[in-house]
Amino acid sequence: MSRRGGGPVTVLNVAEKPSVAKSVAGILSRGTFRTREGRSRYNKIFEFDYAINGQPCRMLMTSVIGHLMELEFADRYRKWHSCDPADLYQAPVMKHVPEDKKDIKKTLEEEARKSDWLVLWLDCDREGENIAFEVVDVCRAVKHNLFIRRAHFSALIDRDIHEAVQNLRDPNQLFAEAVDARQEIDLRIGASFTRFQTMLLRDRFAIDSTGEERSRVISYGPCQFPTLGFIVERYWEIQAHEPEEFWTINCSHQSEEGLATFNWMRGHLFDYASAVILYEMCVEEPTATVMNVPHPRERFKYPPYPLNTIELEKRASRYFRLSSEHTMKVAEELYQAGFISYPRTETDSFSSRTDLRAMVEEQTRHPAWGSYAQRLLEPEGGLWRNPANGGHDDKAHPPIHPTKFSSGESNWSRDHLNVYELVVRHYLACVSQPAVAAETTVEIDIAGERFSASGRAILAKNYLEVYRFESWGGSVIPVYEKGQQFIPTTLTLDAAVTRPPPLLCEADLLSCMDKAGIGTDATMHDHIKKLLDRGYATKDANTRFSPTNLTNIIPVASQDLSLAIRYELWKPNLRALMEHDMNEVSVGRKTKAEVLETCLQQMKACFLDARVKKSKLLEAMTIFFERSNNTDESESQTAGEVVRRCNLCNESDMALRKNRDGNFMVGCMNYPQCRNAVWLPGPTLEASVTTNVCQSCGPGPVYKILFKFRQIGIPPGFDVNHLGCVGGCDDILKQLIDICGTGSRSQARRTPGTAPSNNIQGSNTRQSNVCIHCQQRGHASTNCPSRVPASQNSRPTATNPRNDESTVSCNTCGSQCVLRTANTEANRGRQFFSCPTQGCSFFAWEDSINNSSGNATTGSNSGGSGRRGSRGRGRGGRGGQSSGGRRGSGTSFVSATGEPVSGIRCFSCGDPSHFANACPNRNTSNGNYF
DNA sequence: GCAAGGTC
Repeated sequence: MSRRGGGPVTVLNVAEKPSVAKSVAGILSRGTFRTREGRSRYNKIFEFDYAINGQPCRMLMTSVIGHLMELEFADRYRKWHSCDPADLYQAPVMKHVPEDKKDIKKTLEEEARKSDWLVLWLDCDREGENIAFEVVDVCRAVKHNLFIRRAHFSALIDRDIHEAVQNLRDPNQLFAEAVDARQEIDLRIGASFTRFQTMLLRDRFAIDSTGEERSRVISYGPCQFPTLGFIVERYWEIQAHEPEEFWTINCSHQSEEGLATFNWMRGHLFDYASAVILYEMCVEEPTATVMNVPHPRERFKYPPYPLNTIELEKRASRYFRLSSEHTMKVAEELYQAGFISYPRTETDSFSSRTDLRAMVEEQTRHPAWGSYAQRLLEPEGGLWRNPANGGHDDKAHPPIHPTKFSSGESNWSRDHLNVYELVVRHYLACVSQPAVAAETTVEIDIAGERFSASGRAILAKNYLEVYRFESWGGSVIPVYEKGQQFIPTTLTLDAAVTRPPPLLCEADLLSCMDKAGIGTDATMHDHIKKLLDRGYATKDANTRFSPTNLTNIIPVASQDLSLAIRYELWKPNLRALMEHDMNEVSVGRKTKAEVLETCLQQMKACFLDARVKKSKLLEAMTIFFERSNNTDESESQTAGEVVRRCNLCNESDMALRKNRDGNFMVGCMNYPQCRNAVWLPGPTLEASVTTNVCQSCGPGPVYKILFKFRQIGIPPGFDVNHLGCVGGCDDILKQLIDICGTGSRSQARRTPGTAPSNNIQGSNTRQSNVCIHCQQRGHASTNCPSRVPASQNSRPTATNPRNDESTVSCNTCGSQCVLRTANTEANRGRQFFSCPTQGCSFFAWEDSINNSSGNATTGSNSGGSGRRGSRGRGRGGRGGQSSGGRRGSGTSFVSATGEPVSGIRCFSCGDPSHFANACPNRNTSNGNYF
């Protein structure tokens, strides 16, 4: 650094925010700076003397407030009707200083004029680098020969700041250009889509330009839309959920020492037949034998990592039901008043140079947590533990922590008290020992089935004493000894149904955004708020988000539009791709111009395609407006064209319909009482019912449907026009459904290629709900009037014929499957293999092995004598088919003598090509096989 | 009037 003349040089220092300017000035001047006002009332100017590399300097330190400039279209393109929105992909853009930042600009200009050097103290991230160049532009415009340097610091502490000022470098142009690219892309695609969608809506629906609708903007943004996408996807998942029954065996034992509740180590089974067989064997031989009583094991529950912004928002939402936006507002006020540290930080680890104990010392006066803080500081207490490192560091700010003691200020609201308490208790928890417990797990065996019960004794609460937001329950179970036997107090076979996941709560949404890189810690809450403000989503009292009707149409429309051209505007990939490109620019692998050109070209193509297909969007909007204007919010389905009499309820007709996603189905008009439906091939573009009656299907007339398929969606060899029948006779429809799938959401979730069916009606219904006992609909299997509850069955008189000598090994988990004998009324004496491994639900009838007739697993209850077929669930069963057909190459079982065993087929659906654990019908949402 | 990113 060269000396300019003989005397001291004047150095203008600029920080990203007033607080940093003050801190840096304080550190460099050792607290001796003078303060004077600037043009902006928030941005003071601090003056002091300092020597940089031996050069005496008269230091002027001031600040901006984040970005000084905004990107905007040239005047001619600024009005909404001034141009075609497609022009916004080439329209000139420029940076300008908005009105509310003009006074800061003036300060910079005035101070730059009298300075020789400009030292940039912006935050050390890409945005900071970009702001640095905004400052440079303003200052250079009035003083072209300024000597410009950049200070790099990672924390506002003496050593870092002094080191930074003695090791000044050049600002990083590439970092700034990466942000320029991001800004330009965001502006162009956001403005073009928003103007297009909003104006389309206005023109088509003639919205009153003076009413409330005038302010309605149907915006699109690369952060707000993916955020909305998370909400909509979860909503769809819930809508598509079809409850499925499952069964579990529960056992309890009450003794003088207390109650132990044992859990079935298989978890639960989705197949009633196997559950009831295993249950009845337990009832038959109910003596429980204690197999294993390991010594109590020490368990720890660790305190959370130091608090960063996203965690603060998530926890305040969970603990106090505060919105992330309100949490940040309150945190900002606490920060401004000096009670907590800077609230916008990614960092979740403390620097080794932080004086952690001083912060605890401050809190010892507090009436609620003061005594805990005091104990933390006592070395003999052993409560102290250095905080864990969460692995994130934004190099600019420490984790959020208390900076000033307060037992509550008079102007604080309940929310201020809560957020401050959370910050303090979280900090105290971070520097505390984990909670400790002793856990014991007892394992018992009843008739070959394993059950376990756990007890937990809390040995030391440690951090949980102060962190009242978390708990760790203790439970006591009686003491058991290995080999001890007892008769359970209760032994029940209980049914339950799968439930859909809950709507996303605010903490879930923040996690989704964080994981997908949508927004930054400082902006996530803004995106969420925008969705609520724009009427795309609503939030209930439990902070759970639902899409509004308006929301439902936009992503759907966008999805339909974008699928055709492979851009999914509402999915998070777009942001991830942009983020990747920004990284490429910031390391110099791509130029800003290159990234802009490629990205904008693609986005413009997407936009033009969307415009061509605007009928799709209008159609979706029509549905929305019709719904909005309809006071009856129920899903009253408009009558469609009748195809046939419903062959399930026999009470209503089935009509051709198009759902809100644009997919076709033939559904019972008695919905939701009757859920019979046939989903039509996914690529169906148009469908209409003809007067042509199918000659082979019935009962009653089944009218044929005239289909028009999307050429691009069907395989070669199929015609786009097809006169088809949904009664079950139409092989072309079956093949198209097999290959292309249907528009059913639940079907769409399946693994591609795993939903074959030979019967369009059979596997394509909304929810079969067929009772597995009597094969009738209308009641659950557990309430079948033809059944005597399993526990009330008369006890079989036969002794247990289990034969543990004969085994096969399961190639799924490698365990020896035990050959056992059923005691149930329907299957008495019949042998089966079951895998004893927890989590492996393998089950196979012995007579299905080496038995190519295959009728053992297909529900042939008409046999009547001896070993009857199992009560298969009938889902895609392949009764009577030879097992020698399709067979997976990995399906090898060996008998106890090492001989290969053939003929095993899936217990769930009877297909010999796979085992039950690979059955396409299995429910994977809860990690279980069936 | 539109985006997302800073921050008082």
